[in-house]
Amino acid sequence: MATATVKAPTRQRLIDVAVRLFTQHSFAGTSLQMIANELGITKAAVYHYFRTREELLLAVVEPVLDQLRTIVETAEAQRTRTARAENVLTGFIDIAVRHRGLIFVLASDPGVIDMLRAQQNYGDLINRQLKLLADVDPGPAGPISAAVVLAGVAGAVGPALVDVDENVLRQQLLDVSRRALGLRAPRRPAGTDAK
Amino acid sequence: MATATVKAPTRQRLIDVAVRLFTQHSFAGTSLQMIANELGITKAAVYHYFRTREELLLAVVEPVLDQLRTIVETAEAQRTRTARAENVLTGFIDIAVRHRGLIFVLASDPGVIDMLRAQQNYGDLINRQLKLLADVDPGPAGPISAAVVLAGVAGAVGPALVDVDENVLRQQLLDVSRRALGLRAPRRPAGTDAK
Amino acid sequence: MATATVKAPTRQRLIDVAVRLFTQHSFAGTSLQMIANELGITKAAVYHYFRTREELLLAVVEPVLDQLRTIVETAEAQRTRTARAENVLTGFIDIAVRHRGLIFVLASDPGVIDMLRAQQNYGDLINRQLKLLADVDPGPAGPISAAVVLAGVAGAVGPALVDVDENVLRQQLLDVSRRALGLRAPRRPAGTDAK
Amino acid sequence: MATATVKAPTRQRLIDVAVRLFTQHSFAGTSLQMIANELGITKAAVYHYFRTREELLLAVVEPVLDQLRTIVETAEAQRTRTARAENVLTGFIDIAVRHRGLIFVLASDPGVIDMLRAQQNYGDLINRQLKLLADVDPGPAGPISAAVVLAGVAGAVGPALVDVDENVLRQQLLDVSRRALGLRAPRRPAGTDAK
DNA sequence: ACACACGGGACCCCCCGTTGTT
DNA sequence: AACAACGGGGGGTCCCGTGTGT
Repeated sequence: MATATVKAPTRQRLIDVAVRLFTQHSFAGTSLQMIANELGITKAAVYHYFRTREELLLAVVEPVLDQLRTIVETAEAQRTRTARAENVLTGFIDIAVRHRGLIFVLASDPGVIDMLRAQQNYGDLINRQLKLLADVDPGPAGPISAAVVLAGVAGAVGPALVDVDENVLRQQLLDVSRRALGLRAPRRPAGTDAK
Repeated sequence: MATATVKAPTRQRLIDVAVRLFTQHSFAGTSLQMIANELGITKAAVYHYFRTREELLLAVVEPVLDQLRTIVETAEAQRTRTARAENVLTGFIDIAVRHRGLIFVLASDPGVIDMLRAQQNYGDLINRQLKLLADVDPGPAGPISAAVVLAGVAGAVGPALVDVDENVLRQQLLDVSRRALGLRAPRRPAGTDAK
Repeated sequence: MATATVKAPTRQRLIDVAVRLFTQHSFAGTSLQMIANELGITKAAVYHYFRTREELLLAVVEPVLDQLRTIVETAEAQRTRTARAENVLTGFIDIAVRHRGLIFVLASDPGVIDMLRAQQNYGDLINRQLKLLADVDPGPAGPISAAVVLAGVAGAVGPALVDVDENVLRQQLLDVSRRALGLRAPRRPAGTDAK
Repeated sequence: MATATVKAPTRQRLIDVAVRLFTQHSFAGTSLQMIANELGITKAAVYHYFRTREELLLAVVEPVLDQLRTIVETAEAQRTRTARAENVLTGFIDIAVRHRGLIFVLASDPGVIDMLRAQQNYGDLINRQLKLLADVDPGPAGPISAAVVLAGVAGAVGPALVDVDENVLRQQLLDVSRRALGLRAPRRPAGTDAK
């Protein structure tokens, strides 16, 4: 899947390298200079597109956050607890696999989380997501299992397993997560019967 | 319950606030000035105890890394795959619960990981730990489940669930992890014999 | 009553907002970006009219400086000392009242003064003006009274007294200045019977 | 009056050069680099004493503002209008003559005024001072004369008349100001021997 | 066992000015 | 007549580390 960096518009290229560098060095550890260097432009050119570091971060995370919001809302509309949990789980894993570095950063970088909590209703979104997963098991086990699954998925798509195939990863993440949450696999075998 | 900040030796207080600030702001986002301010001393005083920023980080992580190394070595000496996995799992969760903020940082902060990879054989240690967990399930599922469990535990002891009781947390983490890995609970109820 | 910003030519609107912003933030504290923003255009559009920041400043001050030069020259042609002083005084106050913000800047902003001294013979003009006023009282009192009057008038038309009517202001400034300089009011009541 | 820069503490030397440079280039036009260069130190050393530009500015103006406040309060306690006016006038002129550059900046630099209005009750102080002078002449003339006198004194102690002797300047400023305000010189020659 | 003073350097923001396009 | 894109550079802030003095 050659990411065709041939001639994407500069703004998008900025977002792409930003994600990569945030993943490699954390948000606080990534300077605009590093980002500019990666593209062979100057800091001033970056400033032309994003007037603050925060603005760049928001541009980076907004699309993914929007997808996540949609998933959570769709899931909340389901009728049974297990259906709701299945919905967020598959949706979240799908996003995580498609935006591997970004989800890792979103879930674990304190600098990012702080900034998002201030600007967006990020904390609220995460809590709703957690609740949907936690509800499959009432009692103390619920929230903890949910936290483990979310953090686990986010961590597993990080730099550690970069060379695992996307489809394999998606299927396996689904399996572990279901086991962890005590969810039975749905009747229709979901098709993606990876090897 | 602040662990007796009444009159601990300054060196230890430095390490403690360092962990807290690393958790809150990531390593790259925490300056020596912030640490010094938190204790009401000057930066120069910090330099009296640690000759460089890196040295402070090492002092912070070394005890935990030593414990982790011991656990991994003990586990590797076990005879069956499940015994080995059970061993690392219980040991790691115990450490994670007792050093909540620190494990979170150790597992997810790229700045910390980079520095440790350079100075210590950190990567090797993590890989051995992962392998012990991954071996319970041959095939592609093994490594992925192991990564999810480790990242999940590390994430769950982070800032999200600060107000969960330590013992409850430990037991629940064990349960989810076993389910995720497909480990049956051992005959002897494992008895939470934390020190 | 905003002087018909309805559809003045852009060039003039640029000059107007420039004066206002120079008054509010000083010359050094006013960027082309601020000026462009105020008009809802881009910086590049400003450069369409003025090739440099300095050129904009000159365009702003030139008309007023020309008027001032004319007044000084006219005054210098008068026969008596008091006539010369009366002439500059009324002329200067008239300009000051009609270009309130600008005179304030011209008289007190070091950045502006520096630039004008380099490009125009600004210092010379001011000195001639001062001399005409100073000559009414030989001895050390002359130059000092003249300086006080000029600075006083320039300061009084600044942001402090924005809401005073133009005609009242003109008349009162004339009165204080005459008292300060020890000038008797001329026989012909000068006409400007304010309000 | 050789200002004995031989070996004053760095902090005070910083304040002194700051005043001088603010006078020469306006506040917005003076960079910390310029200040540091003047003392042969680095910007970082300046930061050691003043963590923001604003902090430096406040340290510069605070002593003078305190003196001015004392004068205004003392004047307000007088019984007759003319006594009150005489009091502020002599007090203000004394401060102006002793801190020539600074008073010029305080009275005319918009950048400074903005910052002080935000942090201190600067506007209030100036208004009280103006009122004390304005009250000697009811009607529209009062406030305008007061504004002219204050701005005039502040402008006259600026860079224009640097080479006038301090005592001469003080006496002449008093004279012009009294004439401008219509104040008769007090019976006791006022003895300008301010400590 | 600390504080004071300072240097060197990096980072973010932002400014002035140029070029190319519409 | 106006904008989009960008370079070169400077300003303010702040960081890491050192030296010196108690």
